[in-house]
Amino acid sequence: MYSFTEENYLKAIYKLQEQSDVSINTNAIALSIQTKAASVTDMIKKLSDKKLLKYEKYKGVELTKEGKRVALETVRKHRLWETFLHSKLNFTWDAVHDVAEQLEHIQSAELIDKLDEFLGFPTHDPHGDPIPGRNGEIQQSNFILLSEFKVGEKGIISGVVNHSSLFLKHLEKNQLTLGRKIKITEASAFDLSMQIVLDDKNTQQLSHEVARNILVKKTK
Amino acid sequence: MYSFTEENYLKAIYKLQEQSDVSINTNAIALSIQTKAASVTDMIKKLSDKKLLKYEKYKGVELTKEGKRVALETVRKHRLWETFLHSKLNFTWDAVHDVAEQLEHIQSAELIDKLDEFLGFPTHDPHGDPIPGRNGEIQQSNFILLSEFKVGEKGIISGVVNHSSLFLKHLEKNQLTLGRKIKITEASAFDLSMQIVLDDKNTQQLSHEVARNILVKKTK
DNA sequence: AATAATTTTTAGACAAGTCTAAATTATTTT
DNA sequence: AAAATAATTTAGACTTGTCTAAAAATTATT
Ligand SMILES: [Mn+2]
Ligand SMILES: [Mn+2]
Ligand SMILES: [Mn+2]
Ligand SMILES: [Mn+2]
Repeated sequence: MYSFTEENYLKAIYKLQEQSDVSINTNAIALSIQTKAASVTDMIKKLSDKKLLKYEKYKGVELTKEGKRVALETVRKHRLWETFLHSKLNFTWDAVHDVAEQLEHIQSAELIDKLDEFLGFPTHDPHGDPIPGRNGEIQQSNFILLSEFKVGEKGIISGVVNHSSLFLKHLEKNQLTLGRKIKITEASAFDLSMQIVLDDKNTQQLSHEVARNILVKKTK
Repeated sequence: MYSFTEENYLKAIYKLQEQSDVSINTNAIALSIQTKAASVTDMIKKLSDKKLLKYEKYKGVELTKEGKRVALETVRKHRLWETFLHSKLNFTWDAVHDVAEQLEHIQSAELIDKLDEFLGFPTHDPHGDPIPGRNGEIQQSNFILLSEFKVGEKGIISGVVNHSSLFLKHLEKNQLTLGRKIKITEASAFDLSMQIVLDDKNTQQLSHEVARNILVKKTK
């Protein structure tokens, strides 16, 4: 249907749009997709011709309904594959993304439906990101940044903001993985670091930099 | 490493070489890969420059060691994916090939090793074809054409010669699937058709056309 | 409002892969 | 051995996607 490259552009634009909500400019796309602004302009024209986005010279772009549909489908495929790699093939959560970047472009509706079923219709990927449904429905999760938590509050680690391999490996090493129960025991007004207890036993000190990249589902 | 297209050419040449053993000519490749002879000549030159095959103008091609290595790796990936699709995702055996044609080009050694392990190191794909090992070792199977069997002989259905969807669906419908026990009860000298018994109960009449496309492992 | 700085687009080129039509080379037939 | 036929290669063009350098438009600064 749509090419490897087209899917990547649409996905990148979708993610930028998700964050900022205004129309997306050329440089932002170039940065996110690791290419040059001139290449982006070229591709944008083609996608506009195909009615996948609305483009006005010098004004940036906005996805059409169909463009958004393709983007969401690609995100769905990406996250389902990440889930497969992690939960079935035992890839670590920092290794799944690169392979999923390739797998997300395999063209087969049957494959994705069957993979979804095989995985038990997961709702979130190994990083806690929601997996869009067949029709692009994406369930809004009420996760809160750990850095927003107050002393005494509790929750379950449910996602990450930073997806870099370096950060994910750091979390893994400190057992700060999805599903872990976490409770804030101290918070420093000076450097915004926190003391936490994991699963009611393991006490740790977290820097603000770490805390502001962890998403937690609040519990009582 | 090597592109989608390069892998496809190498795989196609490998399969032709496997069958005929002489050097492979342009038209045969064009036919097998569904392209034009002129395109084949272009690509052959590139593969020759990269030392993946030996090419003499007007004389055909032969894979080098490295060319064969890449071909076998691609075959390995293809057959492992087919096995995954069939045994884990419940694809029918006539539907796996097309999707595997895409999946075989995913670049990740870790992925293939882990998939292999996840599948329990299978030795044969859903069509009975052997799966090359990590180092390209391919185990020679001693399957015999059903059409060669004599009355009274027994065996286990273990593979197919014809891989077309039409043929595979026909076999499926008649329960002539891999692993089934089969015994020849009659053979017609006139049209070479056979009467067989499946799993000691189901009696069927098979045309020569069907029998000569089924591979059976002989048992006593 | 004019100038400077930044962003975006255009112009022109390149790589991979494919194609048609024409030219070569090899093989078969006479 | 020449002529006819078949196979293969070359020439030149096209598509997708990318890039650099230069031009044009927009935004920020004075
Ligand atoms: Mn990812
Ligand atoms: Mn993810
Ligand atoms: Mn196949
Ligand atoms: Mn197969």
